[in-house]
This record gives sequence, C-alpha cells and structure tokens, in this order.
Amino acid sequence: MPELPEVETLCRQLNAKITGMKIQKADVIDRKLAGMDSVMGTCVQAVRRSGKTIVMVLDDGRAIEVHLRMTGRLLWNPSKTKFSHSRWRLRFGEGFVDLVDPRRFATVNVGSIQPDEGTTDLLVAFDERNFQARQAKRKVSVKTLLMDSKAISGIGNIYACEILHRAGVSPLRKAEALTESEWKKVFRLARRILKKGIENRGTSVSDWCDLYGCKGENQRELRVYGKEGKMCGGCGGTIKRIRQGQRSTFYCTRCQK
DNA sequence: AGAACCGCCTGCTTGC
DNA sequence: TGCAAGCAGGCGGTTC
Repeated sequence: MPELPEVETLCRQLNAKITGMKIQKADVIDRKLAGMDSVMGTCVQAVRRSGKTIVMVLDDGRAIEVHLRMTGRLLWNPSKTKFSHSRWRLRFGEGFVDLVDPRRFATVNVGSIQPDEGTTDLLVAFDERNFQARQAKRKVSVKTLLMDSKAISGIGNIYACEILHRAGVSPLRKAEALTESEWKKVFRLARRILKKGIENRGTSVSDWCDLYGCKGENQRELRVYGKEGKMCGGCGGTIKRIRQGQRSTFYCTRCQK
C-alpha cells in the first residue's frame, strides 16, 4: 500500500514524465470519479507530494489531487488499451497515465491550489515544537499516533511498525508516556527509514508498483512487518502480531519496550 | 473534545 | 473442486 516513500517515488517519476505536458484528454471510467474529466486541455506545471496525496499543479490555477488509499496505482500506459481496473486516465502526447484501483478506494479531486500544509511531513517541514504541544500528550497508542496523518503525515501501517521496531519502542505504549528524547529518537529513525524507502523506490509487500510497473526493493529492509512467528534479527525474540484498532501490528516483545 | 468505531470496496486466502 | 466466509486497511464520518 502506498505510503510516503511510494508516493514520493511516483511524484518524481510523474514530474520527469508529464511536467510541461498538456492533458489532451481525460476519461472517467468509474462513476465515483465523475467530473474528473474537467482537466482536459490544461497543462501540468509540476507534480508534488503532500503527505500521501499526489498533487498535479495545472496552468489554470487548479490542481488535481490523487490519493491512492489502499490498492490504487498510477501507471504509465503507452497503449490505448486500458489495464483492468482502470478507473480514470489522462492522455499525454505519447501515452496515458492510468489510475488503476481494484478496490476503488482511491480518490481524485480537482480544485483550486491549496496552500502547502507540509508542516506535519517529516521530510519537508516538521514542526516538532508544535507536535510536543499538541500531540505528544495524547492518550492514544504511539502506533496510532504515528499513523494519524494530522499529527504526522505519510506514515502507514508498514512504516509505523518498522519505525517503532528500530526505535525499540513498544507499539502498545501510550503517546503521553514517551519522553521527549524518545520522540526525538522515533523521529530520527522515521526519517532514516522513510528516506531509505524512497531510495529503494518503495516497499512491494503486496502489489505496490511504480509508474512503470516495477516493484520496489524496500521489502528486503523490513524487520517486523508481515513476519509473525519469525525471529527478530536484532535480539532473537519472536515477532508477534496483534490487533490495534482495525489493523495488524507486528513487533518484537523482547526488544521493543 | 477526544477517543473509538464504522463504512467504503473487491481480490485473495482459508476452511469445510 | 467449489463456494462462502474472512481478511486486508487509509481515512472521513459518526458515535460514544
């Protein structure tokens, strides 16, 4: 599932491919995306990321915001034959960008350009003082808080599990119970892990692919996610799987305190 | 106000 | 083998 590194990978590839190009045609295939063909005839000025949202800035003052949610993918398609589960497509000079999404959770919106709200993005402009004041004393678990996009944007289930493992912090601890220096450690490791994820063009644990249908390489960096019952590479303990909210959390009960 | 829960979706896996 | 039930989960909206 696309998280910050996967979305960043797509944005970089889209920037190289479609910036400066005209949207010659826009097709809505899935009715849920009605109206998203109104961008026909505009030109893409830039593609940037806002949390997990892909923002295509247009030359008419508007922007297309694509959120891939769970199974959404943006794929470059050189052929006019649509991929299965194509929901929406943009035609550029020599090909198409297809939004492919089997589960239909992905969203597309077109509207006026919003001011950059990147202050909760760890890799752009994270306001740590504001975090300490507004978030750090909350009573939710640290895992839940890491995945709260209003507190910290871009981190989903996979990276949240990996970050807490490297930081040696149990996902069950309440956010309010972490000291400031523990938070600093979490943020430091989060940045490192997210950057590594971008270097590796994302984590292909299920069906993530980049713009050109290539899998990422970051799955080899995973130490806990999806590894229930396996040995922790750090301490030799056993990786456990629990439910937090409605999602799976993987962690090592021995080295995550 | 803040925390917990629900619903959107459908392909894949599991169990009988 | 076939079919139904269970599972996956980001996030906005609703409920507690």
